[in-house]
Amino acid sequence: MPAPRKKAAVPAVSVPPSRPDRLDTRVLEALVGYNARRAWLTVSTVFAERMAVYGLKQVDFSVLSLLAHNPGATSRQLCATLDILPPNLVSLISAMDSRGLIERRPHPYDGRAIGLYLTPAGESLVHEAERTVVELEAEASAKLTARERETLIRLLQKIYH
Amino acid sequence: MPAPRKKAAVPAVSVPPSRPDRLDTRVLEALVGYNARRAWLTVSTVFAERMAVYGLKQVDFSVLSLLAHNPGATSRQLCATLDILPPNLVSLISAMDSRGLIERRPHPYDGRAIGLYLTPAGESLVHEAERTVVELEAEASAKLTARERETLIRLLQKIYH
DNA sequence: TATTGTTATACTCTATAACTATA
DNA sequence: TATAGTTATAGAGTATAACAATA
Repeated sequence: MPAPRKKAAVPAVSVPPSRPDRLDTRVLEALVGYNARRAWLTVSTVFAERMAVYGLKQVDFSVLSLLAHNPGATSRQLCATLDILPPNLVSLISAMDSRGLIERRPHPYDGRAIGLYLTPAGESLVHEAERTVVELEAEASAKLTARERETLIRLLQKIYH
Repeated sequence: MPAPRKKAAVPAVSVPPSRPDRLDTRVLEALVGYNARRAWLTVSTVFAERMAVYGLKQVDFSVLSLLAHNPGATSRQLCATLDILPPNLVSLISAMDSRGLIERRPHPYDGRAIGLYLTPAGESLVHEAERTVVELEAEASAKLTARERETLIRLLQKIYH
């Protein structure tokens, strides 16, 4: 807390007379959900700008990065891991296939499944993209020390793990 | 970090043979953006369930809570504070007006602006909703100590402030 | 000329139902 | 019967352009 100002007996007065552009957000800012969303929004804005160069959206990057470290993963696995629904992954995968970033190979022993693999072009792109993401993350969390950043990530994971 | 396992020389082997439902997400989980989004998603799911009782979405709650502590705030101020675009607030405000939760009064000295105020019904609803949100937040962050929760919020704010 | 609130509209994201082919 | 991938489609969320009234 920046200054335990005794709650200032919240003025029963209306806002208009002074009308500062800053509203009292103390209640919302006491919520994990609100703060997590705002922080994500900030980071994701920078993310979107930097990734536009590669023609990648956030979910595209997630998929490519997962495939880089999990070659042969299936759509179903990607959906389960990233918490997205199968129908919404189809066009995404199909587009990256058309771009020559990934390729689909029939699964060795399950005729229904399709293994997804990065092409050399995909490998190369994801390698550059991952480097940019690391840079961008460092900028976005520039106000945090390395130790604070680790703590932040650890605590966030405690929420959703 | 749970165990600095020397990166295990990431198996160049494909996934299919074993095919565990858990993919290697270490790269993504090292990113603030990814973790903030996942954590928010978790909290917001619980939030949506609990707030459905009151017929409120997250943004509705934010607006009502802001009006509770900033009576007479204008649409423009709500938009600036919550980072939403004016056209997208219109139907939202209008719906809450129809529900009798808020009322619009002409601004005392700016004929363009409209001051927004909670009705008694709105006050009552937001009071109950805020109590439920506090409960829900406690549940969602049950794996954190009170001190960790404070730290988490403080660090998230450092990202977006 | 700039700002508040508004309409209309488009685009993206997310969700549901139903189909096919394999298991 | 259940699962992987797919199609079509609906709904929610977010974005831009343009306008009237007021400053």
